[in-house]
Amino acid sequence: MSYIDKIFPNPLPTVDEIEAKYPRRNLPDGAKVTRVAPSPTGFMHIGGIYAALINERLAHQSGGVFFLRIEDTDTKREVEGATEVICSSLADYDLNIDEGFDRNGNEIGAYAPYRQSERKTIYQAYIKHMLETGKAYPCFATQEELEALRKTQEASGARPGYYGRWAKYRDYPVEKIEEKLDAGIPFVIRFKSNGSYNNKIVIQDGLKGKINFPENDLDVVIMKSDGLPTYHFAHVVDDHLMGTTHVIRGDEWISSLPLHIQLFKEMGFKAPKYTHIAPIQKMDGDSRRKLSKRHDPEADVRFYDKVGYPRVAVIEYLLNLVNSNFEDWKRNNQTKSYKDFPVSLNKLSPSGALFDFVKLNNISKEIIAKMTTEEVYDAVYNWAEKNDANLHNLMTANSDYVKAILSIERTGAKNARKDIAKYSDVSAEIEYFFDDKFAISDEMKAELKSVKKYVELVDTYIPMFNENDTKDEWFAKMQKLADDFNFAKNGKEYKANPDAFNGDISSVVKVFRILITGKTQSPDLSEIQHVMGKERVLSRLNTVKNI
RNA sequence: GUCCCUAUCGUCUAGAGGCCUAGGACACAAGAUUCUCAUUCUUGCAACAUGGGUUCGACUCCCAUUAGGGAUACCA
Repeated sequence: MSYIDKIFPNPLPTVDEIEAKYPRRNLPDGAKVTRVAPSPTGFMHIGGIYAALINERLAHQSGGVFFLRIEDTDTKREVEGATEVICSSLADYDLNIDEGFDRNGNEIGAYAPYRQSERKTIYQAYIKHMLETGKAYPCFATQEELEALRKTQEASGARPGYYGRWAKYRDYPVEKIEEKLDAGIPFVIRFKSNGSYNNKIVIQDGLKGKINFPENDLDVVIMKSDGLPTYHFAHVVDDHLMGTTHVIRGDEWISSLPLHIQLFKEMGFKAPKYTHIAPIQKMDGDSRRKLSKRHDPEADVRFYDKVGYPRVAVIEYLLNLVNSNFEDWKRNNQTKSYKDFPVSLNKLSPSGALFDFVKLNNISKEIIAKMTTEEVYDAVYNWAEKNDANLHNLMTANSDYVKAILSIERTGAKNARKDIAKYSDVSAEIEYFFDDKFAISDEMKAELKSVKKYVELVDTYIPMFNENDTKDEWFAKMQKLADDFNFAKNGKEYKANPDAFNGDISSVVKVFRILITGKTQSPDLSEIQHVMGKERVLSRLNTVKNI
């Protein structure tokens, strides 16, 4: 019984059997196979959506395949329910996977399993093969030994790491290996690198171009003592078997490239094309840093849902970071879906972008302004159902009224208002239409009283009020009122001769605006009166006596 | 320490040696529009990190410096 059989006492499939089970994909020329491969360690990071978006677009616009693989080889870091969150987040953002797990976590696709923890025998079969071909070996070094090794290396000025002459178990005699194995001493399997640190290699990256590296000479761990592979090994085996043509991932992986390329080569696999993208960052004091899972609520994609950004706004914002010509394209293709925009890898910026909420708001306002009343209503309703019980109840009980409110300066308007960036803004925009929420603050009362003759203005208007007035008819009445009570027609006239007037027309309108809305700023007052109806408007106007 | 990546307006960026008097978008400021706000329109503000090369010519190519970021794990 060889030491290899002691390492893997249970029968494993052969490498050939596995290769036969996962045949090469038969795809048209130019079709890209891409993937998103998150670890289930918590929520879905906005950077994960960003990477997924690039991968998804590239695959689908080329007629290829986009799949999801769950990288759960680190059992210690796994968080329960994280896979479900990943699947539903991808589905929510319309990043449709062809293989992997659907919204409900059902596995789909011919290259299953797509969860690395379930691929253990596959990895082990390849590890076994590597042991047999002398490209890997067991290593019995303990954490303490490794720590000590690093210290000696640092003290002597040597490059730290497990390589070359420092690799104690690299050429360990078979008898001794068997001895340790028999004694039940824990071990890992290391890759036996044939690289030399003095050799320079050049690797082509889809974004950064040619990158020079020293060749990898580290004997990295490919199988941990728990029998599961490390990222490096799993990546190579999986992306080979699953036929990935393009790996687009975060640039924290750049420094592992020499290793990955070497592994592909040593295992006789064709390496995919690599592109390393910069992370989304935020300002922290006066330096930038990557959006952090622990410190930044906006790192979690669910944050955007909670606040009520339309998902397509988030996607379009991200797309804008992916290819900055997206916004020009969008302006010229207003009716098209973002999915018609050709994403190109070489237009990606090599440096990381700061997440800009102001820009997101702008994009979101633009999108919401283009929606019909019915669409806004439904979107807000669905949002409120999960995130704002009060608003949800209000909408349920008064759906027609709320629709009428939402259609102000929207239905039939040349340019719809852009004052809603997120659904959580809506509550404040519609509250004053409801009598139980409506109030005139002391501040507003003072503002109202500052207008001369305010009581007379209101008293004169009340008998003239007609709920069917058009905007022009209503405004003509305001002008008449201004005229009758000696208010200037416009600001200019008033400013030219302030002592001659009681104020200008804006003060006249302000009186009514405050009485009707409780605010000095609101959408078009004539439309508001239409929506509120005669009874409500008159009852509010009549409160002028109590101010 | 070593290796690698990055560097244009406040932000996202365009820029492939002469199209650059450095363009666009967001933001900001001013003005215009039948009232306020939101729109819309017009105008404005504002950048090639520094120092060396190469070249007739450099934002663009090369080198150094500086500053950010990443890697250096039985984490991904």
